[in-house]
Amino acid sequence: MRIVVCDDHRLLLEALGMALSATGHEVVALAGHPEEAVQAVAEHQPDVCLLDVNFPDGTSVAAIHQLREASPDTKVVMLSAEADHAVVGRAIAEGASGYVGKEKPITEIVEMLDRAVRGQLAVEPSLLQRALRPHKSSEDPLWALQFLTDREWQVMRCIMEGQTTEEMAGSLGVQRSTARTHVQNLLTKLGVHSRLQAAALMSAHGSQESWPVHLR
Amino acid sequence: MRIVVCDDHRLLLEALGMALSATGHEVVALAGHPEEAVQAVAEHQPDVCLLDVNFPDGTSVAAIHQLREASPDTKVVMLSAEADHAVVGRAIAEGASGYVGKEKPITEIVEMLDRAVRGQLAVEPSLLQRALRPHKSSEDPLWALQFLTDREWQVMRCIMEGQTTEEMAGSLGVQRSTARTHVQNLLTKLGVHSRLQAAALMSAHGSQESWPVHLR
DNA sequence: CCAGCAATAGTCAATAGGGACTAGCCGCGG
DNA sequence: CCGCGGCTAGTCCCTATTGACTATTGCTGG
Repeated sequence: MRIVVCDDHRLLLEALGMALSATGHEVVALAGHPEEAVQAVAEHQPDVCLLDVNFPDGTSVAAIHQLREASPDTKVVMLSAEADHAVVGRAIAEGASGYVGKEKPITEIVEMLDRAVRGQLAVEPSLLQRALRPHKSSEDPLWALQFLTDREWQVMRCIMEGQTTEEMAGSLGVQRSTARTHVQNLLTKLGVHSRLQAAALMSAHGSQESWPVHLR
Repeated sequence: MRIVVCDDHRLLLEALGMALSATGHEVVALAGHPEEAVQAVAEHQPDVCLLDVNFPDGTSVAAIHQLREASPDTKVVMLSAEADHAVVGRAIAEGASGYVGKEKPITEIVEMLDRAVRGQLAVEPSLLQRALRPHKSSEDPLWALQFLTDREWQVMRCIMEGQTTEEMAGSLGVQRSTARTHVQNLLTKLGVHSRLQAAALMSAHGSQESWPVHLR
């Protein structure tokens, strides 16, 4: 297997390189950032790219697209510190072939990479199950996040910063009544009854991955 | 150097073991949990213990104490994914000898371990500076967190969950007016003007480490 | 070109939240 | 035994927030 590895922790990156080489695979490039990974994948057309999901701003999920564009035959396997089923679903939806936790021994990671290269979905069954469940019950408040408009995401940011309606109006450059309307729509879409609950929702379940890529 | 390494990501743990061995040091034990680390340190009395700060509930910081009890001559170096100066300060205060980021190359990590063993403080100067600054300026809103009472921390939890005054009164088993008073005192102590700001403060700066140990 | 949606702005009524107080009760240290 | 601090509870007054609306503008896909 020819592999490109991408992780922002250099230590882990080097370690993965060593460990994968030790199992008889060819690590063709190490990338410290998704952009580097895209370049490396475009250049080397590897069998698989192991990509850390832990980049800020949801960059990682966005990178999947670019990687698949750069080399359609390269499978993308996400590497994550936590088993976050919301992210799993999103990653798979975006075109990733697998998702493996950092807490797994190296042997299992290799096995997952192997499965991905063979065209199988490399996700733990239990995790996959949880990732698919919410799609059926559209009652999940997080599902609603998808339907927020750009403006509403900006409003969400203001809410998370604890701004009042006035401050929000100021930073968005609109009348307070407009800010109010956006807040109102936001609350309605999320199915909550106060900005505090919206903030709680985001800080509890909303990892960086929940945020749209183009809005920081 | 005789080393014990502790991290909950087995991958990183194994990788660290390999990398440190490759640099000519003796890794006497790998631990997946602070408890294991304490045991291993007690048994092997190593020169240094490399400990991930990323354990939930502030377990890591608490573990420093136990490690130093188990083997007073063993230096403890924290390993972290983020450069969080609040945690640095806390870790050093609890008896750690160093703090190094996972994004550093392995060579630098080894160097830091070496410094720690030689009795020096192994922290990046820039990080150390930021870690020490807040102690002087008591204007830091986070400083105020220290002075919250247990009840107020419970109230804080309710706020973070987006509860209204009524709900809060219900879950605390008191009158709404009492809950109100607690909220009021909380806001005053933190120097903010709304619960939303209090929540923002916590979710922005308040890592798990900010939370008192005995309250989860 | 029209329908639909996002963004803008506004109104009215009702409720929740915040500021500034007072006050009783209880345990703990001096 | 007294005072202090924390937990409890309450009041008055004002502002902020919310719910439920309507309405205009501008862009976009069919």
